[in-house]
Amino acid sequence: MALPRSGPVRSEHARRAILQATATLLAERGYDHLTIEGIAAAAGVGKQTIYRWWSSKGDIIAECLLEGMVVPGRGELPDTGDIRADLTRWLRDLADMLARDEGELLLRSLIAAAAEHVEVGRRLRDVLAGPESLSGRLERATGTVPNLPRGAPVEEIAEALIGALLLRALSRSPLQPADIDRLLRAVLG
Amino acid sequence: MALPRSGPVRSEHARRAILQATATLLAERGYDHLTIEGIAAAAGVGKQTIYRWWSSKGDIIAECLLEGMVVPGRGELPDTGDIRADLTRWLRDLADMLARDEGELLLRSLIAAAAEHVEVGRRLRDVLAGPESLSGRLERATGTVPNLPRGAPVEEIAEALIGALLLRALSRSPLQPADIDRLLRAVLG
Amino acid sequence: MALPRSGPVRSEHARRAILQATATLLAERGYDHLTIEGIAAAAGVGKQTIYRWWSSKGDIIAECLLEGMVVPGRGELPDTGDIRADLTRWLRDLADMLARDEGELLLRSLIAAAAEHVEVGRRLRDVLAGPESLSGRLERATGTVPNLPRGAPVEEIAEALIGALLLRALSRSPLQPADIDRLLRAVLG
Amino acid sequence: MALPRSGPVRSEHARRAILQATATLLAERGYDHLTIEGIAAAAGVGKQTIYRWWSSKGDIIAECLLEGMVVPGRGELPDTGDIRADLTRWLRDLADMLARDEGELLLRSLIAAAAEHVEVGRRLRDVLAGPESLSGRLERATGTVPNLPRGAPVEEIAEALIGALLLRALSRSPLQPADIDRLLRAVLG
DNA sequence: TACTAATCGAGACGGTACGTCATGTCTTGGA
DNA sequence: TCCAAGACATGACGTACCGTCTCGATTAGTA
Repeated sequence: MALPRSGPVRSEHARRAILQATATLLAERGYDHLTIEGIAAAAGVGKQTIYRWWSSKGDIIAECLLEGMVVPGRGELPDTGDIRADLTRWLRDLADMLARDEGELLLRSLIAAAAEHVEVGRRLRDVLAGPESLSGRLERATGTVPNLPRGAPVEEIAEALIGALLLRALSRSPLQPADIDRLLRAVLG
Repeated sequence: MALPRSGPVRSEHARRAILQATATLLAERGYDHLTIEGIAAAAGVGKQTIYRWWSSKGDIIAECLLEGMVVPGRGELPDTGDIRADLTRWLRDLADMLARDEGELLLRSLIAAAAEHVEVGRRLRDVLAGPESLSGRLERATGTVPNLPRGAPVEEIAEALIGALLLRALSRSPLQPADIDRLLRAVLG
Repeated sequence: MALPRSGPVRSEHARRAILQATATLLAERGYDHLTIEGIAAAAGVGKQTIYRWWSSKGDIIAECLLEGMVVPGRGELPDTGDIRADLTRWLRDLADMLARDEGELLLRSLIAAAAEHVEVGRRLRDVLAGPESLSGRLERATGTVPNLPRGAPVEEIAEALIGALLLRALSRSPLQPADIDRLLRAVLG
Repeated sequence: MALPRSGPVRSEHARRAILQATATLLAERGYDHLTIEGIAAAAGVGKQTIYRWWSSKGDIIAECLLEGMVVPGRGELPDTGDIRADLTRWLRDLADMLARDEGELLLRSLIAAAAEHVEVGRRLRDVLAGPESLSGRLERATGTVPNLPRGAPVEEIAEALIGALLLRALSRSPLQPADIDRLLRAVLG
């Protein structure tokens, strides 16, 4: 497998190396220690190659989010028909991930990036609470349980759940299983 | 018997100038453009005077939060007895504030600071959702409405509301009056 | 005429601007008021460009000496065949230069730099008393006058003359014409 | 032994501690690493006590020179009647001292101080080459040897000898015994 | 005897400069 | 035309000292 060096067309190899390095460094060092020079060095790439295609750190992170390179839990929301049980399991898995390794650091890094960069904010919301994820699952569940009738404000329910998660990450109070139960009681009655 | 402490004493004037400059610059320029040198210059103070008493930008911001110098909405949560009406009004006022001036920039700056600095995170949660603010108001309202019985998970309800607000700030989707109604329907039934 | 900007090779334009600024500031402000930041500002250059190529103020001054940018009297030692007359004229010119303008400040600055930096010390001695300057002229004169026979310790004679000059600069007692005559009598009999 | 603490009269204890600390630090760390704060700390003294009585580092060093606290060789110039032998021995002792320990660092520190501070310059010259030291000894020897007749320029001879010594210290070329012989040949014929 | 006034150790203050790190722009030479 | 490499001007970092300024304690001389 040849390693492409340069030429008149954009190097996909360089692009992926940059995104991969960004995702790795973001999880390992945190957003405030993430530097363009560090990304370039880790990716084995010249700085100019980064600036040619992206305009800022946030821009790269936004693309990482699009490619699903930073949030591992994407799309794993189960669908057994029992919406409360599914949400319980999903939130517990998320909480476990945050409690382990660099999970919380990564989430806080994404929040910091979102706070500075528009597109990261939008995509972070979409990935975590958007129609292809949480709010879509909720929409499909409307009408199956008393507390989630047709026409329920699924977008806001999703935002409330994810927002509570973020707030817990910011205040460094990990969600315990009992907290998750109470949280679901709060938004699903 | 008091032990005599020799040497000059800390300048309260310098301390307040630094906190004030930090609060002002944070709202005006945002967290990522907030620099220690900028604070020192705006406060008319030497850098060393800052480093002598605080260890980082986050440390100063945390003290600003303690002193109530950055969050304008503190304590204004009304209490008319009608919890839903009170929350509606309070959230509308907050949303108005965010929509105006540098409100959203300030909130995103606080989120960025919280993402990097432990103490900012804790205090931001306390100021916005804590027992002396939102969750306390909710606790007092338990039992007065069907959807908020005694023993309701008020902490989680508060976190869900505030979390949704933060997520909207991050995704730059200002809360409209209709959104607020739906959000309250989501958490209060 | 194009002004060279930057690139992957060292900028000769920046190098010369730095040396020139150093020589100028050294003569104008003195060694103790010479700062890297001042040099950078006067040369229109970033500090890092200085630190990339030199390790200290002394290092830059040593290079200035190599390029002949600080000691104006270099190589002007006359050679009429009459060594005593030549030395008298040369020393008088030097003394005049020191008495004028910033001459003495410059010499004291070079001494201060030499006292701290090895290479400046060596090069200062070479420029003032070395074989390509004073001691060389003396060597060529051996055998032409009774008091300077072949095998005379020309190196030490040169060092004694220049050393006396430095000591006078340090004690702020400018060499008068009569002093020069006595000094030459001391070392040439 | 009572340690005097404070009162309305100047503390001789503090004065001597400051001079001693200055002399010690000058020999140990060199002039450029000598700081007022370092002196105060080493002397166990407040900064203001230094600034109350001296105006600068050079001022303290000048007083150290007056008190004979830095130049150990003072007054040891022997007088056996044989001026050349006496000078040879004296210069060899000086050269030995410079070669040992921090001797050269101390001399270069004094030169650096002299280059910046008028009074240090004057006193350094007096201590090393002045009438109470070298030039006085030379004056008394006039008429005893053919090469040092009455009326010989003893001041200039002394300056030439000491100047050569300083220049060697600056160029880090220690005087060897053979160098000393040649130097004496240069100035005494 | 008490008071006054100068001095002491200590150290906070507004600053300047340090040497380092990262920014975003530019240029080189190779593919 | 793109790439890796890296020099450039800029600007912020956190540290070390500068010289000035209190602070409370100490103590010699005056009241």
